[in-house]
Amino acid sequence: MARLIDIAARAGVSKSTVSNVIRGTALVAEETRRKVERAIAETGYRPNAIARSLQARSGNALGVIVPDLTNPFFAQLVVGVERAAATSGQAVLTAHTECTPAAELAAAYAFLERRVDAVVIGGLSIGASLPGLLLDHGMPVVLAGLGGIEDPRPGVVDHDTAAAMEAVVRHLYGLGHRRLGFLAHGLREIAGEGRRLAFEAALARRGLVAVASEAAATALVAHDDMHAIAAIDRLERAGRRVPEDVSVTGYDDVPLAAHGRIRLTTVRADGVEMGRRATEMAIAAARHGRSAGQRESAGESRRIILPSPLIVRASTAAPRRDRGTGA
Amino acid sequence: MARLIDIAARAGVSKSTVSNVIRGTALVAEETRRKVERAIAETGYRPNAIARSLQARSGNALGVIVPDLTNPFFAQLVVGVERAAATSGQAVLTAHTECTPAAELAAAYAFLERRVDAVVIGGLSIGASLPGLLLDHGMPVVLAGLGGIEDPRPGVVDHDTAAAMEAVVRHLYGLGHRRLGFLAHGLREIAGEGRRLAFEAALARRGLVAVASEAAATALVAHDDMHAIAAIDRLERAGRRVPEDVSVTGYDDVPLAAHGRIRLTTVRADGVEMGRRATEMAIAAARHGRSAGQRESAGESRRIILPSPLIVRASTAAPRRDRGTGA
DNA sequence: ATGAAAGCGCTAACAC
DNA sequence: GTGTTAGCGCTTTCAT
Repeated sequence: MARLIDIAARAGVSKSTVSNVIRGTALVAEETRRKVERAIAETGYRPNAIARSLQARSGNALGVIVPDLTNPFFAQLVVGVERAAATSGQAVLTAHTECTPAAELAAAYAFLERRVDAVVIGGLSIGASLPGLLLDHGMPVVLAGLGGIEDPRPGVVDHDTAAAMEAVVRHLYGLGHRRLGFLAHGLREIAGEGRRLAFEAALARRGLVAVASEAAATALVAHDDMHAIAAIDRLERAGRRVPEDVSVTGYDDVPLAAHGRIRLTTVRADGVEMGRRATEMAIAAARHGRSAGQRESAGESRRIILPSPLIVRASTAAPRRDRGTGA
Repeated sequence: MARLIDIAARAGVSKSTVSNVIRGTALVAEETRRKVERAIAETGYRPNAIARSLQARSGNALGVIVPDLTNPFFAQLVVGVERAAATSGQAVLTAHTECTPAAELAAAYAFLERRVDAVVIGGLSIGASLPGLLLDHGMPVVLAGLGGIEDPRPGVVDHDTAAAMEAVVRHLYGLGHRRLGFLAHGLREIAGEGRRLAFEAALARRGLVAVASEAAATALVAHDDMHAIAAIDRLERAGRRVPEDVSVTGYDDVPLAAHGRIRLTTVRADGVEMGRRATEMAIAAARHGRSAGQRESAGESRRIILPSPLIVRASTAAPRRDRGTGA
């Protein structure tokens, strides 16, 4: 592909002049500009963003880490990230890790090496060291929706998980459920752990403890909607009706949760919005990092808590009289 | 972040030597190597991929364009792309365009400027000029699952849409349906158009023509599963049962289609596999492009046709006797 | 086995 | 207004 210098030669001017017309930064004589623009049009020239990035010492890109793109919640998160990134001309590098530490590490190093300006993390394996690793390298990090990380440095966009789980448990308890279980999730994901803890705390406040066996529970609280929806299928194939025999709740309120054949009671989490806010925060941190010292900027700890209302639909109901009501 | 030259100074050697140990390319004395490795470990040095890319004249990345990440089929496609890309150390830049020409163009230019090695296109607006634009710049392009493009240059990974739609229509026709409609989709997407055409051709073979009004149809053939699933909801809210009153079919066989409460009759399309194959093809084309002339490589036209079996579930049934059976 | 120097395609000072 | 020059952080000959 043509280079800046080719355009310069073609238009009979210097590199700087071409650079000036491209970036519209300095005054260029009308005549000159036209010659340059013609040369650009004729060659289909496109500036080399890599060279620009090298000079600017910035990849002009954002990294985003999600456990599973296939989960609509994370897909929405990425959509939000992309929209916000597009607004500031940043590219988005996606990595989905399935919560495996190896994939997480690989993603972190790839992002570091490509000098992304910041990384948005949408999900992590339990006990992951990723944020620390990134932060230690001076990379701004924003955590989107994954709750309790001990490190105070990353930015955070999240819900009040405790309040959300309290609402879920209150709803179920009010319906008469006393045997509640948490739905184990395949990926050992940090957000799920946080929700489990919040769930157990809400139970404890009522003198209850989570039932371990799915079969014994009259209500199942899932880590997220996709697991809840899968659980409904599994339960019903095993002959237990939802909500007649078991109540099931989710978390995220993915579009499908509102489907007439699913009607899932869940906690609403606006993935697109979370992605957008997290990205704005990340970009701000990156910008700040460039003006101030890297380390300091990474330390700027901001937190945004988004609303997470309980949406009651038809996957929850009072337990059957012959079981479950007994404590 | 530390640079190569900092490591060199720290280890008391030259840049080349550091470069050699990092890439393991030349023989380095054990002693020297150890000093360098220590310096790298102490500083947490990570080579600057941007500088490398500039030198290599390759972004070492792939671009992927999808209309909607939120649609599980496209999410799976991207997962497939990422897996294959990770295998060869390529990063992936995602752009989701919602089939708007403006977003498509923006993505194309971003990819061009960032010098990605190739681009995988998973969906396009009807009549999009994108592949041509990219190809004309010498960029290898692979089309994944979007059927008929007139341009012979891009690589193609697709199904036999005609055969798939013929199977769908045969199934419905065999059940007794004579009034079949195609489900209009929001995004004016090229793959959807292809399917519509194939659907109409299959109808024509039976002397039938698509019914325009959703209300008049006894069977609705949707462009993809997500639209089919949404249609089931819409129909049932309007009081028409699926499949008792209307049959509905999808396309893609997203995981949800097999859910016990959905049980969608559909055409299977393995998104992950399509993404993987398309990416391998794209990487091969890029490699070839680097050794041979760009233009020529882009012209290497390969085609892979993946199987697309009809999966019959419970969203289709014979039409009710009081209507629909009449031609 | 190691080093010096040129150059990838751009931007940014600074001359003119 | 426009041109010259010196990097950005690497890799890559080519010497030594």
